[in-house]
Amino acid sequence: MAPKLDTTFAALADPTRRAILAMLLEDDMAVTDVAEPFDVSLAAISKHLGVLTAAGLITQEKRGRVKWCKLEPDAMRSASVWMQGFGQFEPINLDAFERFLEHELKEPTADPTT
Amino acid sequence: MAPKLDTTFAALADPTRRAILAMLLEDDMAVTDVAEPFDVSLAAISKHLGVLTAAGLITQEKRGRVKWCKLEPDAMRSASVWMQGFGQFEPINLDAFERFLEHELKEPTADPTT
DNA sequence: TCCGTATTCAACCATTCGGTTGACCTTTTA
DNA sequence: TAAAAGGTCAACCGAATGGTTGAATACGGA
Repeated sequence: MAPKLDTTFAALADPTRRAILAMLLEDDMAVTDVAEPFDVSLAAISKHLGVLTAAGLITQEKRGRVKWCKLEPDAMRSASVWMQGFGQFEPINLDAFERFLEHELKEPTADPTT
Repeated sequence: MAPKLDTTFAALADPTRRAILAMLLEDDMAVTDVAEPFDVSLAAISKHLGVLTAAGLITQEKRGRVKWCKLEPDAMRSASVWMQGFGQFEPINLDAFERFLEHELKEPTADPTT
């Protein structure tokens, strides 16, 4: 089922959930591992994952006692297409991203915490 | 000011507000005319327009006693870019895009472009 | 079998959200 | 100048949201 725009945008409106999606860009993760970097309870993260699942942005598969979370980027497609209708936003080569790159080149990341 | 992803996505999560944006794609409109096709009070629409303005998705200019609403599609750019990052995984850009995400994660409220 | 790990559930709480109504301000028009 | 039109404001309401805590469920391993 194609997720409704309502659900998709609402799911993406929360910074914690966007951060989770970004993490899942790296690799599939177990719920506990998803929760680790955040300063909220595991139950709270579990709820966020429920929202993301309801929006179709991730899927969860239980293997043993561990539930694995997998990114489903296709769920963003309809929302992305909707936005594209308001202007030609080139995928990567955009202002915001370019400004970031520029900014990053000027100030190379010397972040010991990474 | 560059709109926060939080605000942008939250603004887009409401069907009435998305419909308003779609209407404004045609032409600039007065508040009363924006409200006309909807089955809610004028005050409710006024609030929606406030949310859209706060998100930078529209601007409002008062001429005489009429307040004109104008679409500002550029406000969708950063959100669009963010989503596009999940859609196309070009190896060249992926690395930089992930740092972009990191950057947004670290400074959720701060505006680096200001 | 008993324990620990992984995760959700249930109840609760404060805040936000989308909506209403009625009063109010401003500008145009009769 | 009085009335009407265009919008916003303030107070209120019910539902949804994001968070908490503690109990409950489901496996895996010793």
